[in-house]
Order: sequence, then C-alpha cells, then structure tokens
Amino acid sequence: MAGKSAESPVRLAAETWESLFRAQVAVMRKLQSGPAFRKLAVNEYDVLFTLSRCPSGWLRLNELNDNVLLSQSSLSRLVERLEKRGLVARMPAPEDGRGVLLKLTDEGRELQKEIGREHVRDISELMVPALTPAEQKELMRLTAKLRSSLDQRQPRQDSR
Amino acid sequence: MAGKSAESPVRLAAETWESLFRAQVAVMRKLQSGPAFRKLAVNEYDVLFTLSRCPSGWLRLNELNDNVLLSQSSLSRLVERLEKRGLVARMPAPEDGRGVLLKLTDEGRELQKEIGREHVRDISELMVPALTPAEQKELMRLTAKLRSSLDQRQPRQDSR
DNA sequence: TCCCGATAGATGCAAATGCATCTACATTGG
DNA sequence: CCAATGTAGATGCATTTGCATCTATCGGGA
Repeated sequence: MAGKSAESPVRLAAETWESLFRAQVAVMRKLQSGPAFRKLAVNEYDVLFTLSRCPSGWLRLNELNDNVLLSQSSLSRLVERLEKRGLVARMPAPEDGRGVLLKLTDEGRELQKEIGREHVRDISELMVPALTPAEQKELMRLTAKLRSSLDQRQPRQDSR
Repeated sequence: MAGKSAESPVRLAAETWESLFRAQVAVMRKLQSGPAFRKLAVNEYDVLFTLSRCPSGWLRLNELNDNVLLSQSSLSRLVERLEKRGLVARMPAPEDGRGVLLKLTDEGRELQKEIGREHVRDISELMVPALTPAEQKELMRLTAKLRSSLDQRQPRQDSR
C-alpha cells in the first residue's frame, strides 16, 4: 500500500502551507501595488478596517496586535502615526490603567470606507475569475478552520 | 430566490480573501516566533529555500523577486547581506550583461537544510491537527489554482 | 548602424520595523 | 497590606524596507 505517490503527513502539511503562503504573496503583491493604497499602507488600512468592524467602536491596542503581522512596538508607532494624521483617537482604558482604547475618528472612518470600496473591487477582480463561488466558499471554510484551530492551542506569551 | 443570506460575488470574494489573509498571518506569526528562525529572518530563509529548489542551481535576482513579498531594492540588499554572510554566491549572467545569477554556497545549502527541517516540523505541528489530509489537499488545490490564475493575467510592469 | 525606450540591478536617503528595555499599573500569594 | 511577578504600552537605537533615481545593458525600429 505504500505507493510512490504516498506523501507523508509532514510533507503534505509543508506543501499545503507553501501553496497557501505563495498565494497570499501573489494576491497581496497585486493588491498593494494598486491605486487603492496610495494614501495609506496596507497595514495602516488594516488597522482602520479592524476598528471599523469592532461593534463597540473601541479596541485595545493589545487586541489589534493579534490581527496584524507586526511587533508590538511597530504597532504602537503605527497607531501613533495614524493618530497624528487624525485618523484614530486614543483614550486610556477605563478598567485598566495600563491599557489604551482606540477608535476611528470621522475622518478615519471616511478614509477607511473610501479605500475599502476600491480595495474590495480589486479583490473581486482577482478572486472572481480565479475560483468559482463554491470554491471560494470552500477556501473560506478551510482557512477559517485552520485559523480557529491555531487560536485554541496554547498561544505562548511570545507575540513578536 | 433572493434570500437574505444571498451574498454578492464581490462580498464573497472579499470575505474569502480576508479569511485567507488572516489565516496566513496567524500561521506566519507562530512560525516566525519559533526557534527555527533565530539565525535567519523568514524572508532570508525563503530566498535560500527557493534557491535550493531551483533545478539548475542558479537563479536570476529577477525571478527570485516574484516569490517574495519585497521590493526590488530590498531584495537586492537582502541578497547582499546573504552574500556577506557567505550563504549565497553571485555571478554575472552569461547571456545578459545586466543580470545577476545567484546560487547557494555549501554553507548556505547546509543552513537551509538545517532550518528547513525544523521549519517543516513546526508547520506540520500546526497543520496536522487543524485539517484532515483531504482538507489539506483541497486547500492546496484551491490556493494553487488561485495563484495560477493570477500568473496568467497581465502582470503589469510594477513589481514593488 | 544608431537612437530610443525598456529592463536589471544598485544606491542615497527617509521612513518603518524589531529587539531590548523601561515605566506604570494589575494581580496573586503570603 | 505588601512584595513579587506579570502584562500593556512607549521609547532608544540599530537594522531593514521602500521610493526615487542612477547606471549599464538590451532590443527594436528608422
């Protein structure tokens, strides 16, 4: 039963990750070089986007950091820049004297929407011709499952 | 037929991309904070890895740049650093006086293997509990299809 | 053949990033 | 209640990154 094409689980996992990673790189490359991100870098937009999705409107710096591939210090300074540009506002966390709460300003919300519209258009131009709706749903399901599995395991204290 | 749950193609595409992107961030976060990348940054390892896969052993800087999410100038300097560390060797391209060919040195090949072993182990520890083999294969198929669709469309001259 | 635009890669310089560390507040165990 | 340990975020500083630009070569058309 051990045919030549039998791949080990380890190898399969590595190849799957590589394919996922390269696809992300290829899509991201196209997206970030488009005109949508002239005013704001992708990471900066991503922070505005995450804030725009937050039900309460306020988010801890801390929580933001989970979403973004940035070190804590880089995020701290990125937010500092956004604040200087008047796109987000800070407020000391009421229940935790160490914490900082963030929310979009009106200007920030507007810029997020403006970039978001264009961004979504760019995304669909790449995804729609590539995968059928059923395939997109399956891809979404698989990546969501992968993510939720990661969230559950011991998250270590290290969050570079 | 227009039920409330009917999503527009544009929305589906955007949500699919977001799920893919977040999964990539979550996995990458875990991988890069592990001990495998103490000696080399992920992007640096990725260059060594790509070179190790190259059949001829030699690769144009140019081609390398397609694989990596880095600007041309950043890649140029990254390679410069790798060369200083003795991990890769440069050679002027024989057929094109502008070009540069790259290959791994023995030391580079060894370091790539060393890190690669650990890296592959880390990947499988994340992927295996998250997705069944069949799901991994499907994820690989979908991401490969997405990537190949992107490669075909007009690649613009812009390659930041 | 000789321009002229395009392409490969390098470089100056400003901006962004990460690591290590620091401060302030929180929480827990005695 | 207090000391000890942990966590949130900011900051100094060196490294890395990207944009704009530069040089050198290639390739196509008059």
